[in-house]
Amino acid sequence: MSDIPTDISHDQYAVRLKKLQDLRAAGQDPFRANFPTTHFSGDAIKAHVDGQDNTVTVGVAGRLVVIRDMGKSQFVKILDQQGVIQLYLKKDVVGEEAYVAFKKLDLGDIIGAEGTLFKTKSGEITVRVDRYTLVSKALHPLPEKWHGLTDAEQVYRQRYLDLIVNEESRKRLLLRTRIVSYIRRFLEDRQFLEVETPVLQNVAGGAAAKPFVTHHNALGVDFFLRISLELYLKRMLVAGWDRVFEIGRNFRNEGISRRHNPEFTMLEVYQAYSDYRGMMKLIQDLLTSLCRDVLGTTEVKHAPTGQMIQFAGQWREVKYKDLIREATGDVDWFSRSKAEKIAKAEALGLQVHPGWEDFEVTNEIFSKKIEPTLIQPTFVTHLPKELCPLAKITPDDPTTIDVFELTIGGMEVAPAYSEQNDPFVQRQMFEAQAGEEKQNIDEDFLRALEHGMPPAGGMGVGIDRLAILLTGAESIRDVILFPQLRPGGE
RNA sequence: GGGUUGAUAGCUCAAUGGUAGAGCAGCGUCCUUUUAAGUCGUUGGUUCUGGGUUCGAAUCCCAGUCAACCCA
Repeated sequence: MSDIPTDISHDQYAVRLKKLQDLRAAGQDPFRANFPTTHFSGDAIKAHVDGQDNTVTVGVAGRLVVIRDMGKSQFVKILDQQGVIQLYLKKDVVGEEAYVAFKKLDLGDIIGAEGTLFKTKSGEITVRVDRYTLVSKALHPLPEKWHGLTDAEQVYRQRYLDLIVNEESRKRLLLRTRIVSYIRRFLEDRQFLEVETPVLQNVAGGAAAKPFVTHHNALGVDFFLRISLELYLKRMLVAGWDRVFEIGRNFRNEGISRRHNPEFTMLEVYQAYSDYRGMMKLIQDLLTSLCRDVLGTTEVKHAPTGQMIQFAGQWREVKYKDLIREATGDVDWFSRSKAEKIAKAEALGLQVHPGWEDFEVTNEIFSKKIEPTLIQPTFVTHLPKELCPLAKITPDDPTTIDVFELTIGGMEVAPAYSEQNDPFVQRQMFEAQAGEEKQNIDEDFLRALEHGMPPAGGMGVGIDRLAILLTGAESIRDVILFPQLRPGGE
């Protein structure tokens, strides 16, 4: 170290940079182009034959996350996609030169190794290394091994570090990937076709939300980022693709909270000749088998209350109006005047905005007083028609629509409709909702309906919320790899 | 948008208005089956930023940045 002009021993970046330069000076590439492997860590561990040490040869690669230097031998651990595997290096096996070079490696470096599998005294399957290679040098130190990375801001901004050092994050986000993967398989098995529809749209329809605006230079026009998938998937029903789905990103230019990220993932499913009741069966089958497949159980702990959510068995089904009557203790609630409803809502401790319509006052009671109490999977059916302009009117009650909202863990997880396919009714509903803002009506969609859309059941599933439920996460940020934060920070 | 809390070494955290410390990591030793390995020694600070109060500020006050939580 005498050739270093100043003491850099405290500066971990400088120490690592010096090692990197020394490697280059010695003609070695600290960032190799490839490394052939035979196994991931978990598969290698499974490949060991009990009682037959050093008979199976494996090539593994990963990031150094533990180094235990024993003098003339080293126990280290590397991390890959499947987890961690231990390597054991002996000076007299790898040779003097390679052993000395190994001692210069740092936590965080990515290495590849070849060797044979054996079981240590304490029973850990380990690779006895014959040869190893530094594959990629790491210039920054890893966060602390025991506590990991806990600073929420760094966890989100530098998710890659979180995923390296925090096993819980790794498991949780891997589970999300498995959830999405299972949903695809489930739907494809039932002949649903996955399609991709535009993110850039002239009219951002299918939901009530503020869109993001962007600009196309060559066309010289502004586009909206989609706020839902609905209207394009229904065009596909018109096209004759009878079962379609899309798992895609929606964008809503609204607040950020524990439950809301500006971009979030929705599954939307449409099945021609079905209706909202068909969707009930579909979602129940999907979620029950999803739990079995990715969790291995149909009982999931609801993190905020500690209750066990039961995904197996018949789910509760209850009408919206009955829930409201129960919560208000008023069987004649829906014939009360607006003033009476407001008085009652305020008596329940709710803040009511002066400009609200009747149904908005009622829905405030639903979302604040009822929804949070619906922990077990519950189909809330027959919502007031004002809440969604895209569903069929209930035949025996013109004030409600043939829909359900599936609520689990106090969160709306999946709304589903008997989809409106009457272009005249659809236009009326759009116009009633748009009010003065007629330019927000998707005329192209209405024209598609005029060509004839088969009756259909349609459903949206909030993938992020589902992931929150199934992983026991506290925040949507914990199930999104790179949640949106204000630019800046570090 | 409003309120509350927070930001100290690479990481995790201490420090009553009076010399900024510890563990891990790093650096230098010892150690050929370790499990947060152990052992001896040791380096490392714009206390988020900018003002202010004070003999003296990580600590008190003001403004700002970012984050978390609650509310809208």
